Amino acid sequence: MKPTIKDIADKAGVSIATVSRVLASKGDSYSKKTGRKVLKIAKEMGYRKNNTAVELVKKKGNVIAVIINATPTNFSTQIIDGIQKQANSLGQHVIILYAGNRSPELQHQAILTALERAISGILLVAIEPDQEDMKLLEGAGTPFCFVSLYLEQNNILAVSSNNRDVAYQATNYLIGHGHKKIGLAGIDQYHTGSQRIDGYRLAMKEHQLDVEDDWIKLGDYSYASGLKLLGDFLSTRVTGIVAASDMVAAGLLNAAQQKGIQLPDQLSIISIDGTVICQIATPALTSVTQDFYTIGVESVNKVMGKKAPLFIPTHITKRSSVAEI
Amino acid sequence: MKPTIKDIADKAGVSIATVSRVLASKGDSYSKKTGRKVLKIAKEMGYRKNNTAVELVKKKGNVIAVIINATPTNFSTQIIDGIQKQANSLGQHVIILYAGNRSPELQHQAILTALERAISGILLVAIEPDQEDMKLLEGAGTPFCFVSLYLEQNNILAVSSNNRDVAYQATNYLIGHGHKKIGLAGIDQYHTGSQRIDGYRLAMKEHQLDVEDDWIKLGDYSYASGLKLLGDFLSTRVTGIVAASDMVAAGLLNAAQQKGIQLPDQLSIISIDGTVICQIATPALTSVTQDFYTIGVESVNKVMGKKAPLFIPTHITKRSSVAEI
DNA sequence: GCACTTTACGTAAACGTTTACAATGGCTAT
DNA sequence: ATAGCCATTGTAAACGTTTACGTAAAGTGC
Repeated sequence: MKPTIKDIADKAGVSIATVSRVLASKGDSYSKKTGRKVLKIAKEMGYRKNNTAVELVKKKGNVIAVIINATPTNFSTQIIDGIQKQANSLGQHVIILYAGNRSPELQHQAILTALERAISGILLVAIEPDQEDMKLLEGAGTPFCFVSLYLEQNNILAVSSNNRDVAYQATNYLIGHGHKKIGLAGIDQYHTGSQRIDGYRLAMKEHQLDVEDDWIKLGDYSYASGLKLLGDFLSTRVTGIVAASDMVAAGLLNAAQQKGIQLPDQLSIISIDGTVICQIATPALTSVTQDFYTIGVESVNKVMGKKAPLFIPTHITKRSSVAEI
Repeated sequence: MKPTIKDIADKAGVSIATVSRVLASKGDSYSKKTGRKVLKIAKEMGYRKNNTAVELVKKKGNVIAVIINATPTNFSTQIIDGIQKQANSLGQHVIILYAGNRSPELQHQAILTALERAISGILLVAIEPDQEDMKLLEGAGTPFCFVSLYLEQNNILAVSSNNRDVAYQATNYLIGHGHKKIGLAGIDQYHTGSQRIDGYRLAMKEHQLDVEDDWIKLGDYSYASGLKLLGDFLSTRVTGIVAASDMVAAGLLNAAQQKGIQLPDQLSIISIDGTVICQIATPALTSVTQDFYTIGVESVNKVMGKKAPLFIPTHITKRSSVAEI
């Protein structure tokens, strides 16, 4: 049996209250002598705090729950890195609940699991909530914050890149390189996707460029998506494509090369994300680069009630996948 | 205030024991009528079980803790996918504790966090334990299992690919294509690394090929590692390299291309892992492909006390990065 | 040496469940 | 009618902590 504070108390000849005080380092509420004795015995017995009991009585954990989708892109690592660092410096632990592959059911499950324990906040990374999820979250009284995704409601916490702006920047970059027929590939049909469509359309409109319906192709941000979508663009005569993620861009690129299309001369691609994938691909992918680490850091701040921005700035990283026309 | 079973009991005019029995669906220990009434009221009040309390009394959670390193390779997603699926089917939840970037301190922290709550098992994904970690784990009485890494002690649970065999296969593949001067790039200096060195040396020895010391280069499985290591190989005249991970392979490959070295004609690379990175790279990387999903599934089985193999089979996926000499 | 404050510690309640055991009442078999 | 049994429900202890409150002893100022 694992030792409890009661065991320590018995051995030390003090009450459990004193042991508790010592172990919680409650400043000056016990004598140095008692402190030393208790600490020594605790160590001898290999005592380890039972956090379950602590949480039960405190009704507040020191744990931030992060719910992530297994998005087929690889930026989550950076976000979690930021979350972890900042959580640590605020004395919080991090647990990650995995919501499967955009499965609404597993997603719901994950939120329930989070709510079923004493938690200081919930971070939803790239999670599109459905009606039921929202009801659950709002009814629970636990702070929650969307990460790398935002709804258009300002009473709901979120930290993300500005999707409208990201797509606007990407599209403008292509326009600046002389492209007039520009596609948008791989976005989803929910918030992020439609925000990016807005930015894309805005850039096109500002330059009096028409947008044809089949220049916008939905997908799921995955490599497979990109691979598939290139074929769909063949008939459209676009000269440049804004890819919804590095993975989509890589898919487009490789499919193009298989078809003998020269990159970037016959087709330019600009990617959104800017992870290491951009360097691995050949030619290296020019990207709108998101600062995922900072997104992670600020999301912790926000969910813990500190001041934090909604939008984290992005920038364009020039590589070799966009040609001047 | 969140409603508790006591609130439900009051409203329903029954005792908390009955409510508990109904909510836990304890078969036939209550009447259908009471069951319906309690369930209805619970729903009305938006009751949600407090798992903290449950765990405290049961002293056993239904949670598997997964500790992962932010390995700069991307296979963890697949492992976790497998873990998640199998855990689900065994009625277990999964929480993931992030051990930072091979930081011994954070790693220790993560193990402590896991042990501080009632948990059914600990899965350590690609974690190299140090002395202290092992003492902690062994002393805790909680089952634990290494995943995608194994020590050479058969009383310690693990599920992994056979590293010796993986390196042996990879090396043999290059030898089979006529290579005689073969490097090994990016392995670590711990268990996995030395197991792979063994396999590599064995294959070379079986074909009466000498191994020069500077054909083996240590690294950390990252893209940056690969990028850097290519330079170190320049003076060695190896014609083929076994890369310790897809990321290392991608780094080697891109560095080579920057130096104007033709792949695969002037340099062949075979990668270990076989994730999507192999397809993204150009030329596509031939790999020893690991079955990460199954590794995840079986690690859950093992840590839950079911029968499960130590080694999960691998296979070679032929792509375009190895040339015949 | 008195009143008062401070220090150090103990007592016991509380957190929200589960569950062993007891109690009740109705039913069955004789 | 009686004993016995079963189904259903209640009572209360237990899980391992924290903490409000109380109290005894020691210290302080006069």
